[in-house]
Amino acid sequence: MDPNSGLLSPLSRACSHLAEPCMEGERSPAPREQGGDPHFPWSPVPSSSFADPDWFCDENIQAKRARVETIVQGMCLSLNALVPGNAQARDSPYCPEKAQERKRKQSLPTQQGPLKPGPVGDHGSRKGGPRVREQLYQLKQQLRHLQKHILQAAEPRDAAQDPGGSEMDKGPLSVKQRKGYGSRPWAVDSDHHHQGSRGDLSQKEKHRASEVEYQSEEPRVLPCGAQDLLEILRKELTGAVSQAVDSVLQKVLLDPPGHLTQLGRSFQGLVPEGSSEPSPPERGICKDLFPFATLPRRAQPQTGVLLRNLSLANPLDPPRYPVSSRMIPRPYQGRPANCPLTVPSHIQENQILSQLLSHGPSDHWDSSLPQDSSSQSHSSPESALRPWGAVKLRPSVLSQQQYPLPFTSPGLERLPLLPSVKVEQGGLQCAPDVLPFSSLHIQEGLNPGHLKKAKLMFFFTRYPSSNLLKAYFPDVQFNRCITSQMIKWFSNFREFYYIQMEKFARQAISDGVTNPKMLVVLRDSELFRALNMHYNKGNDFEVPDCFLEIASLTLQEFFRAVSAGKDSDPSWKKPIYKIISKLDSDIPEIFKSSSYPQELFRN
DNA sequence: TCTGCTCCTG
DNA sequence: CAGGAGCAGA
Repeated sequence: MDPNSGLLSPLSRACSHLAEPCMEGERSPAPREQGGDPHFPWSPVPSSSFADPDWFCDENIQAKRARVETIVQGMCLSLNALVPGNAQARDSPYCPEKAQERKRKQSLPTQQGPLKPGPVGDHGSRKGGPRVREQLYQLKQQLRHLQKHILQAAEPRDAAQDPGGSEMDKGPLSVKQRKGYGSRPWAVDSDHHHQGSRGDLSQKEKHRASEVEYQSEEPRVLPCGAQDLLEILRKELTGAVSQAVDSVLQKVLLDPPGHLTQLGRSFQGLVPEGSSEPSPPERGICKDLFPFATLPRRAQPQTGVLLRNLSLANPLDPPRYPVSSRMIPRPYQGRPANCPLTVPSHIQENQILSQLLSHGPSDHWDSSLPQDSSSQSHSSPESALRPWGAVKLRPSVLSQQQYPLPFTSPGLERLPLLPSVKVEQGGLQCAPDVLPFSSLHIQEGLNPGHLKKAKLMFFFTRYPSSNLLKAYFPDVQFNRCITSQMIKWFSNFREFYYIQMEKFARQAISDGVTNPKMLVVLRDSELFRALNMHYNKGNDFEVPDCFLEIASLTLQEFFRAVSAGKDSDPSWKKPIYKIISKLDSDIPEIFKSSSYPQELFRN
C-alpha cells in the first residue's frame, strides 16, 4: 500500500474508492486528465457560467449536449435505483447476501419487536437535514436550468448527430469490460499487482470515474475540436457539481469542529504503512502425499499488500498452532473489473446519504432495537444534534451499509466520505425528493459483514465460546438471540467443514490411500479449495497455515475412523469433534476491531 | 433450566 | 444459513 494513501484527504480517498472498482488496470486515458486545466482558452468562465447560452454557440454543440444529457440522465438513473420500491436495486445479484440477510433479520422480531423505539435518532437528531436539502434543491434547480439551456442551444444541430461507433469505444471502458470476474483464477493472483501511488487519486480518480461513465455512452464520432470541447465541458461540469456538493456537505459534516481531524487520525491508524512482510518459510512438506492434497504448492502469493501494524493490531499471541499473521487484503485491482460490488456499494452509499439528507427518520429507525437505553453511545444529547447522529448510534447499521465499502474505524469516521460519494453518483437530481429511508432495514443485529468476519475467524477457531465472540464482535449488541445466532453460524461452519472432511477422507480411501499421513491439505488441494470457497469466498484473506494443519489433521482423523470402520457407530464422529475442538488457535487481535475485516473488502 | 451441540430439513 | 428436535452437561 502506498504510504501516501494514509495522507490522502478523506474526500480524495472516497473518490478513489469509488473509482477503483471499475477502473481495474486502467490509467487515465490521456495526460489531459491530470489537471484541472484552467488554462484552456475555451474555458473563459468558471463553471458557474455554464448556464450562459452564448457559451454554447459552437459548431460542436451537439457533443456537449450529449454529454450533459448523459450526465443528467445518469444522475437520475443512479438515484432511481435507490427508490424504495426498486427491489432490483436492493436485491441485486451483485449482493446476494443482502437479501438473505434482510430475510434473516426479519426473523428476529420476537426479540427485537417488543422494544419500543427510543428517543434516539428521532427528528431532533437530524437538525442539519432541511438546510442541506434546501441547498441541494437549489443545486438541483441549477442543474435543470443548465440542462434546459444546453438543450435549447443544441437542438438545431441535434439531427446531425452521428450515431455510429468510434474509437471512443476502444477507450478504458473496453478494458474494464474485458476483464471479467470469472476469468480471475481462484487463488491469489500474482498479476494483481498493487497499484503504485494513490497519492494523486483525488481529483483524477473522481474524474476518471466520470470519464468511464461518459465513455460508456459515447458511441459518437466527434471532430477533433469537439473532443477538446468535450473534455472542457466534462471537467467544468464535473468540477462545478463536485465543488457545489462538496461545499454543501462539508459544511454540514464539519459542523462539529474537529470531526475531520478525528477522521484524519483514524486514517493514519488504519492505513497500512509501506513495509511488506515476507512470507514465512514454508514448512517441510512430505513429498509423497496423496494426490489431491499434494499438488505442487503454489508459491506463496505475496503480491498483495499485507495488513500489518495497524494501530489496533497487537503482536499476535503465539497460538498452539502456527498462526500466520499474513492477512492479505486484495490489492485494489483484485476486485474484478466488472466490479460486482460496485453497484450495490453505490446504492448503499447513496442510501446513507439519503439518511443524512432526509427529514427525520421514520419509525424504522428504532422499531427493532434490542439494546437497552443504557448502552454506550446511544441517545447522547450530542448525537441528537448532529445530522448523522442517528447513524452514529448504529455502528452495525453502517457496517451493514458499507459492507463493500472501505476501511472503517468504528462507525462515524466513514461518513465524510459521503460528499464525494455523492458527487460520483451525480446523485443530486432526486436525492432530496426520494428518500429510501424505509428501505434501509435498520436493525441492530448481525449483518453480512459480521458473517464474513465469523467465517474468517473460523480459520482460527472452530469452537468459539460466546465470550470469545463477544470479545471479537465489539460492535454487536449481544443478547441471547444474537449470541445463539452466531453460535449457530459456527455450528453451520463446522457442519460444512466436517462434511467436506468426511467426503475427502472417504474419497482417499476409495482411491486406495492407506497411510493417513499422506493426507495433507495444501493450498492447492481440492479440499482446501472447497473450504476456502466457503469461508473466504472472495479470497480476500490468506488462510493461515494453522488452519491447514487442522484441516490435515481432521482429514486424517476421518480417514482413520472410516478406515477402521468406526463409521458404523452412530456417534463415531464425536471423538473427532472432541479432538478438533481442542485445536482452536488464537485469533489475531485485529479481528477485535469492529471495522475488521472491512479493510479486506476494500474494492 | 439453561446453554450449546449435532443432526436434519427446507 | 436458519429453524427445530433431541441430547448432554453444568
